[in-house]
Amino acid sequence: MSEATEAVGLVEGASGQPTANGTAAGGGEDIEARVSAGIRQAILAGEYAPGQRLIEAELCAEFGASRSIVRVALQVLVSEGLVEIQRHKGARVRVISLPEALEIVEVRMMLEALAAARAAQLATPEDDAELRDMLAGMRKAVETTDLLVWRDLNERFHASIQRISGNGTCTRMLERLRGQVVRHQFQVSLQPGRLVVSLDEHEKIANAIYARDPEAAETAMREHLSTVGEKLAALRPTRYP
Amino acid sequence: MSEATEAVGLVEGASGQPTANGTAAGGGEDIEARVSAGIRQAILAGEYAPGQRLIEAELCAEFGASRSIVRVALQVLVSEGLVEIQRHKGARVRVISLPEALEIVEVRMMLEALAAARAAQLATPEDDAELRDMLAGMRKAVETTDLLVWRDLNERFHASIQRISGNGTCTRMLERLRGQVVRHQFQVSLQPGRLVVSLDEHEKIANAIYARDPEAAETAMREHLSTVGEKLAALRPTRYP
DNA sequence: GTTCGCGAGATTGTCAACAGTTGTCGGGCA
DNA sequence: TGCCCGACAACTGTTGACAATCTCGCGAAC
Repeated sequence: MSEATEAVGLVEGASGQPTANGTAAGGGEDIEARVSAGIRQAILAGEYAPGQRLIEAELCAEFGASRSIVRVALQVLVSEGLVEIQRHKGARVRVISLPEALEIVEVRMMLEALAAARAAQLATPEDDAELRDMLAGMRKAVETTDLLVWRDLNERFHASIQRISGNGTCTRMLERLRGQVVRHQFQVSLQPGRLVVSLDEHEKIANAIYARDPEAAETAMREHLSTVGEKLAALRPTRYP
Repeated sequence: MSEATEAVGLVEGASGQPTANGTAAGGGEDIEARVSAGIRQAILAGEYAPGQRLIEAELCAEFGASRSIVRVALQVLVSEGLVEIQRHKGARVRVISLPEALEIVEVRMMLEALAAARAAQLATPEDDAELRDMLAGMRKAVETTDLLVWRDLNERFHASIQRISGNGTCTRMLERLRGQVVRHQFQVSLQPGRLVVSLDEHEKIANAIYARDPEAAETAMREHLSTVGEKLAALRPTRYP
């Protein structure tokens, strides 16, 4: 499990562009990056609720930066789909409706399927081992019904596949999309019995990769996200407090 | 593959986000939008070559805006993947390498396949007519070897399918990706005999949509972009003057 | 001839202040 | 009471100035 964490960091394909989600980039150098990362994290953590207004002056105080900085940071988040800005009305945390979340899951389904197929072509024995470790952890998490650990491993499992796929463009787009639906998606894994089914689906994906069978990997991943979509669609629209 | 495609079928235009490429937004209101649209257009038109430095002061003079505006506009273009910024070193037009262009075509392949499948589920007779008109135009363009008309119709054909698909998220991502590879892709259609093959592929896609056959539409679209990718890979790396 | 140090100029990063727009609150009127 | 309207407050949009950093050419030392 421990090595797995390291691996995810090294994503670098043919892509000159830096990773979209600089969440981990807390370096004490670039103020703007620090601010945008901070706001992003707060949104993803639910600290700023969807629909909530993001007032520039408040963010300035919060992060100890000037308004120009905050302004650019907000623009970056707009491009990531986390924030929306209306002229003369300011910025708010973007509300992702259920139908829109379904759109996003559909897109993810295709991109993750691509990643899985490529991963099945390119995986090394070390990659196999990494996936195996994570699956072992996920199995344990299901047994103990530890949702937080499960969510973490789930994310890392998908991230590993994307890394193995070697397609940095695909990885970047998925990173961006993931940020928009974390909230909705967590609800799915709260449904009783969902974890066991999900674990099974993940194992199917991993087995296809071990077998270096791209088509099977693609199909398995598609089915996995397809069921996620179904479960999501079955949820009643939730209201945020 | 078939059930997977069906599952998430009922998605409709749920996207609150405006289109990413505000190219057409020449409204005399929002300065920042005007500037970013102008720079984007200049890049796409090849007026600013890949790798060229974009100096803020020059852009200010060019578009009659202040540096803050130009700065935000550049940030927007960074998020679209058209520009890259290095701290204290400024902005340059991003160079899309051939391997990266291949990555992008791969991603497009999956997303356009999704759009085609959904379009085959949702198309109306009016949509059919629209596609038929475009194909007629493309046929004529091939006969007269009019590359410019062909390129225009080709873009509109794909755009129509995306519109019909109703998945705004997918459409936005494709818009963004398209901007990054126009240059490379144009080279492909310059190859002798390519147009005839391409026309054939487009007709296959359209026929699957007329027949309301999502699987066939998806397959046809995948094959289409798959050959684009192959042709692209066969090109020798080009150097920009 | 080559390499290293070092200013001068160019360019970007950050900030505080000014201008413009939107929403709200309280008073006057039917 | 209910409605219109003007003034005020709260924000956002835009600008120009100042500080920090990089680049490039020049001269000196080896």
